[in-house]
Amino acid sequence: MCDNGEVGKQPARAAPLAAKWRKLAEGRCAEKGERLTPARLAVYAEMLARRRAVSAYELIGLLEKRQERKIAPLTVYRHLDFLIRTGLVHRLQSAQTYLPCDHPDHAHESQFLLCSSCGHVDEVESSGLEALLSRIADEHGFRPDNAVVEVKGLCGTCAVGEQD
Amino acid sequence: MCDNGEVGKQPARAAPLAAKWRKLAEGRCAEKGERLTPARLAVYAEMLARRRAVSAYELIGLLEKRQERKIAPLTVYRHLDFLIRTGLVHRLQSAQTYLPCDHPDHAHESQFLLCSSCGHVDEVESSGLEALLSRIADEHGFRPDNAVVEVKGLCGTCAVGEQD
DNA sequence: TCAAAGAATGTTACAATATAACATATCTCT
DNA sequence: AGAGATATGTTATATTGTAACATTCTTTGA
Repeated sequence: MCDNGEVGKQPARAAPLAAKWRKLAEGRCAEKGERLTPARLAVYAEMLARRRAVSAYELIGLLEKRQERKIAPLTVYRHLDFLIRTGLVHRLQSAQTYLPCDHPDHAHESQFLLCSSCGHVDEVESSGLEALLSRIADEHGFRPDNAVVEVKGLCGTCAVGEQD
Repeated sequence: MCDNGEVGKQPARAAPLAAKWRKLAEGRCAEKGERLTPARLAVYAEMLARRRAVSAYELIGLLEKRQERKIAPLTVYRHLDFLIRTGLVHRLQSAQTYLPCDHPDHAHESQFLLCSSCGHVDEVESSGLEALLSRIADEHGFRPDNAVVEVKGLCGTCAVGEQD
């Protein structure tokens, strides 16, 4: 009984990873012809254990603590590249942080609401917004590839405390 | 006759700055109670001389060449802060570059179309998009402050060469 | 089964982007 | 002129991200 529940073979110690997320990762890899290695899964699991935006170096620290060994930045950046390629993780451009995707069944792009007070990030989807962006691009003779939409402000909880 | 045309007193040598932009800068500073110093104006002029997105360090290089002296990064970052505060310059979050605002008479926020082939950035405005973003935020109980909208893709010119 | 090719990882060094801390200078207002 | 605020200078350092190359692992096909 030295198995920590839901995880299979992973390096040294890894954060527990719910079957839901593991299956999602497996599915995405199958689709894209990518390999789901233990090291990649460990990074993904670590991010899911937090469920908040983390910087790459913060993630390195978390993994080093968990695995009790040094990890080179490049290692984590490569795993992040993989996770972003497969759509499992998003990069928040305006904060230079990374966040596991919260829409397992999404085919669309995502938009983000970033709370500047508590740091919470809400991932939302709006097909209307995507359509409008597409139309705007078209009007300018521009062929869009992907869109970054990040709205900064106060989340509902933090906005309550403020006097407007 | 050692005056280089449109500029008044500015450090050593500065890029020429059309009256239009100088007036814009003066107006913005008056509105916001900011000071328009020669050093700040010189950075703004240098950016306008290019009219394209430049990285902070690229800008440092340009200024050093122009002024024939070393410039500390912090100096330029502070001037960029000022220019962004006053709305004269935008920061492109996804590219970590800076671009002079192309909409002198704007009260709205801006959105950007970034060509991944030639690097051209088109600054556009859509009140419809802003309204929609505002509505989306509202639906999530989120109080928006500002929105980053950056669409990556191919500009009209570059798209022509590509076979779809 | 084994070798070859491709993919992933490890290791070291370094590049690029941005800020901290503190001293000095300059401007504004009285 | 003096006080307070704003801007600039200087040095050092923090943070974020890559390059280059060796090694290991995985898949594939003879």
